[in-house]
Order: sequence, then structure tokens, then C-alpha cells
Amino acid sequence: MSESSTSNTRVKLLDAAERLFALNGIGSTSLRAITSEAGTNLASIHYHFGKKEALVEAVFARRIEPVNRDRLERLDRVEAESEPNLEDVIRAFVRPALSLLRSPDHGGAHVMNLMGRLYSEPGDLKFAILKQFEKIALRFGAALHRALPILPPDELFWRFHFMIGSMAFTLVAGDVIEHRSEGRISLDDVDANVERLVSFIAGGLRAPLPNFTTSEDTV
Amino acid sequence: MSESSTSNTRVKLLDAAERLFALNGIGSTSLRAITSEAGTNLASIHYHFGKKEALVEAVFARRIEPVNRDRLERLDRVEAESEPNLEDVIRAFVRPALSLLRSPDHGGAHVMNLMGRLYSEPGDLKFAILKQFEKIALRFGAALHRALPILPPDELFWRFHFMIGSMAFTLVAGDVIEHRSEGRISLDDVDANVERLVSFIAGGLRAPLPNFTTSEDTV
DNA sequence: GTCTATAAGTAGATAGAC
DNA sequence: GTCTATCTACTTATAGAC
Repeated sequence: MSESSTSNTRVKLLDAAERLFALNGIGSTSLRAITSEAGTNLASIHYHFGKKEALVEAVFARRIEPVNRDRLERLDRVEAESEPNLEDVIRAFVRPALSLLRSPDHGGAHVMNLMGRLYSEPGDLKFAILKQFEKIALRFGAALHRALPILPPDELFWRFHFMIGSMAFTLVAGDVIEHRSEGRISLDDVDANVERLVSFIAGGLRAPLPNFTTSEDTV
Repeated sequence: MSESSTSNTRVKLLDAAERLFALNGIGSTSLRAITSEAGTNLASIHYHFGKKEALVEAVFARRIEPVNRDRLERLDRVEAESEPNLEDVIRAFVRPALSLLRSPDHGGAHVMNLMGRLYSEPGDLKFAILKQFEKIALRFGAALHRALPILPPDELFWRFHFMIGSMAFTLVAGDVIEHRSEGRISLDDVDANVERLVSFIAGGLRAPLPNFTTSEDTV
């Protein structure tokens, strides 16, 4: 990357956009609101990013890239052992995302929210950004298959998405969870929450298959 | 409800808004786009709903209310038996939402998408709408506790949200799932997908608790 | 209840000074 | 690289005819 000039303004714009996108949604956030928050002017966005869409992609890319690199590094380490454990594979996938919460240099909650929100963004944007996850999906899909060889590929495919869902929801709905618990529960203890998620997901992945004969009238 | 005049226009507006909200997001959908899609005029929205925010709430309420009523009815039936089965409780929760996909009178996919998207909407709107889920959360929380009495309440609380996550993700990311599977997988078979989700969630809820001593250096 | 017309404000994007 | 000023189009909302 040609980061000779990290252009303080560029970073300030990304920070402001990230915060406002997570808070109010992308469509509801105007460029003017972003420049106002960043303490710059309207033209700076067009100078650095060209148009709003490019700014949006840059906001996501800045967070996704290091998280996915971390995931792959952890998976490499897990697979260096001869017999990879299911929990270890899941942990390598889940922890880098949940860790964003306590990353010291950034706001925290809004980053998680933004990551989780990704999946519910409009079509074109979503698929453009999800391309950055293709390698991750392949590597982790293969690792899960090796850890759970009995599971038919199509069923593993479904469960892989259920797994993503429980993680993404934790990212996006952290405030709902804290709100509903009336103070009893906090998102601060990342270690504990990662382990909670890992156990749940491992149990779900290992669950016996349904027989697919149960239908409406059984309920 | 004073549904003496179901006001065809009102319904057309709700249908159009629902479709566009799911497709492009709420913030990015203008009232003009909605009236254009509905074949009405701009003033009709203000006549029927007053302002955009009220329209948004009406769009959600129209879908949430019957789904949650269905959930409670199913739970009543499940609890009528002496010893409620965990899978039955989960199914009562999950099926009414997934069933929207094949509801004959409406578009389908965009309704699911909208329901799943709810959790990633901005603060005020989200909490206003999530109030409609309070009764559901209490009833199902209690039912899950009775089916899994060994699980400490705080851990059940977490796992209940992981459960919501895997369901909400299936609702919101249906197109991602179909896209990634390259045609091998379809969302049409609601019965099979409900059973897939129920097995996964049941496995997750029944999983052994983590010991919470595993930390960063273990990975 | 439904419409047109219009007010009053805000959107993204650009030109050009410094 | 950063700024002000401005263009054009679109936004929500309202007033008033029918």
C-alpha cells in the first residue's frame, strides 16, 4: 500500500463515517454529517474517495482485512497440529471479530455493529464486500469438514451459516443484549463471550441430523 | 382494530414500503420511491401515516404481530403436554418466522429480510419495535428454562440470543446463502430448513458449558 | 380520501481559489 | 490537499382544490 502519506484527514473521515454508519445506518448518513463529525469539509470526501459508495467500501475494507488476516493466521496455527479440534477451528473464526470490542485504538461497539450489519446491507454493496470473505469461507469450510467428517457437505454448508448468524448477531445486537439483561450482563469480558459462543456453535455443529419427516402437523 | 375501511391505498403503501425497505434499506428509501411503486402520490403517505417514522413502524408491526401470535399459540399447544420437549419449543419459535417465506399473499423473501434486518436498525427505532417482543422473550425464556433446567439463567440468556442470531441471519441472508451455494441449495423447502435450524439450535443449547479458563494463549 | 402544487430544506457532486 | 461557493436534483412535509 502506498501509505507514504497516511493523510490524517482520510483517517478522520473513515473514523467519522464508521461511527455514523453504525449509529444511523449507511443510507441515513449524509456526507455532510460525516465531514461535520470529522471536522473537515464536503469536498474532502470527494477528493479522497471520489464518491460515497467508494467511501462505504473503504470503511468496511479497513476493518475486514485485518480481521480476516487474523482468522487465517489462527487457523494456520490450529492446523499445524495433526488433529485439529472443532472448538479450536471455531475459536479461530469467532475471536478476531469479537476482539474488535476491546481494541484500544477505536470506539469499539460501533465497529462490531458495522461488521454485523454488513449482511443486511442492500444487494450490490453486500456482494461486493462479501467477496472479501471468499477465501475465509473456503479455508474454514474445509477445516470444519475435516473436524466433522461425518456431516454431509450440504448440511455443513447450512450449519456454517447458522454459525455465522449467531456470531453476527452478537456483533450487531450487543446493545439489545445488554439492554434486555438489565445490567446483569456485559459485553466487556471478551474471553468469556468467545467461549460461550464457541460452546454453543460446537454443540450446534455436532448435533444429530434431523430426519426431515417432521412437518407442520407434528407441531 | 377499526378496520372498517381497510383502505386499499394504505395496504398498497405498506406493501411498497416493505419491499423497498428490504431491498434498499430504510434510510435509503424515499417516500417518493414508495408512492411511485404503490401507484399513489406523495400526500397519501402523510394522510395515512403522518410521517415517515410512523410508516416504518407500521410496516414492521403488520408483520411482527401475526408472527408473534403464531409463536404463542404454538407454544401454548406445546406446553399443553406435561413434559415439553426442547425441540418443540424451538420449533414453535422458529417456524412462524421462516414460514413467511412461502406465505401465498406476499412477496416472501423481502418480508424475511426485513424481519432479520430489524436488529441492525438505528437505536430508537429498534428499541421501539423490540418492545413488541418482550412477551415472547419472557414466555420462551421460561419454556426453555423448563426444558433445560440444568443451564444457569445467565448462560441460557446468552444462548437464547445466539439462537435468535442463527434464525435472524437465515432470514436476512437468504440471498447470500443461495448465492454462495451456487444453486445447490434453495430456501423453498421451509419444512427442511426449519428442522435444520431446530437441530442446530438444540445442539447449541444443550452443549456443555465452557470452563471459562481458556484464554488468548490457548489459541 | 385522493390529488396537484409548492414550500423549505438537504442530498451528492463539482469548479476553482489558495 | 484543503477550502468556499455553488449547481442541480431530490428530500420531507404541508396547503388547499376537488
